[in-house]
Amino acid sequence: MKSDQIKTVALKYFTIHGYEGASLSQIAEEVGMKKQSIYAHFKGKDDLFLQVLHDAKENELSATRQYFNSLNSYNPKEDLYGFLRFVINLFQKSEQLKFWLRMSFFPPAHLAKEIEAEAVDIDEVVHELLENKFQTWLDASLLVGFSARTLTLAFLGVVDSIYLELVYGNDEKRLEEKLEASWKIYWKGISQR
Amino acid sequence: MKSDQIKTVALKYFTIHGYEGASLSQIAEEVGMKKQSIYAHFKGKDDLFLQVLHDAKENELSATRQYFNSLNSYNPKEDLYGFLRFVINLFQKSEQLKFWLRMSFFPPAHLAKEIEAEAVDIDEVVHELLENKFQTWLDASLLVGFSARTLTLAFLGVVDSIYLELVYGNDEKRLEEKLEASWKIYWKGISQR
DNA sequence: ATGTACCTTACGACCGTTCGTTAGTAAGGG
DNA sequence: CCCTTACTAACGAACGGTCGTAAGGTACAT
Repeated sequence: MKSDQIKTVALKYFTIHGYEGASLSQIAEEVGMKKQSIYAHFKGKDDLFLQVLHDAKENELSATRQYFNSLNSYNPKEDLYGFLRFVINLFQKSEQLKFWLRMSFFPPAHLAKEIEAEAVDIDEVVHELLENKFQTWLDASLLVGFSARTLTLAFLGVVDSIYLELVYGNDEKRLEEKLEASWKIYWKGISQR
Repeated sequence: MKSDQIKTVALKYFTIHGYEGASLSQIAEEVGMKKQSIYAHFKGKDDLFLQVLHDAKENELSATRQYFNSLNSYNPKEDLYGFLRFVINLFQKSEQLKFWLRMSFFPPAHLAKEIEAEAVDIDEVVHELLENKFQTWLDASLLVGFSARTLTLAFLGVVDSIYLELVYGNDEKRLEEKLEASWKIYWKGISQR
């Protein structure tokens, strides 16, 4: 499908150069067509962008849901650490997560409303999935001492720091070291009684 | 000074719209001049950008150094939490930190090298200031159980998560809640023996 | 005091280029 | 026959940047 090919290349350019810096002619050239031909597949730059955005969101959401479905529910240490590994893997496997992060943090002004709506949506889903997991662990007394909400928010903080390191992302060794440090102290903080 | 005024407005536009999305004519209009007049103060867009970048870096560096100089050295809990508060305050007081974060994570491609050099510089300074502090606390047995490096990296992770929340930044209440959760668990993790 | 030279700052006009977008048209498949 | 896809051609608008020029201030010699 040509339109998928266009979206793939567009994702790359939006990710590297941002919305304003990505030009249709460059995208078209990499696909192997003239920029006017893009208009046979999309209404315009905004339409292309929003479709790329929507796809990225859908993929991230379904991948996240899939990870949570694969958990055994009774090993918080393994499942939480696994989620961090899952995030890193997801980021490195496709450009969609990096695109997503760029656009949700620094959206093009005239599309900020639409982007924020999608961002809030995905945010709430992940938060809920995590908090429910924490609650089951609390109910089973596998964790104690903090509310499910506090555990979730702090864990999302660890995820955020991984995101930043990935986006910054030239130094694989640094990422590993930072992940291990954050995780070690987070786990010690929540596992001790 | 007119050139300072230009830099202030430019900082705002670079922060909101990115390098490519910020136009000299818009900046000039807000300053109250024509875009050609900007060339009486700067060699071009790149020059203006790099000067704004340099100023932002200098200010952030000196503010950070100032904070560390004000510490009493023997109250890790207060000093560390104070640093998180300091970061939040710094972010909200000026646009420079947000500008800095945007440009170090998503630099314009043709200036990536220069930006990265400055970013690495500031990064190393902050890291060193923090790790030295942790080492003095370890030497005084105010903390135990982790290396200064691990403590530093994990704490920088907490700072990162604050950065993200600030950049994302529409929800003050969420920021507070997340800060408290991350801090509570981080402190528990490093203070317990 | 006055004229002269120079520098800074600003502006109108305009450069070439690229932007996103539209119109018209031809080829090909169902 | 129509619908999709791709093309050439061209559009107005905006981009960053360069000209020449003019106003204002300062410095200095006359």
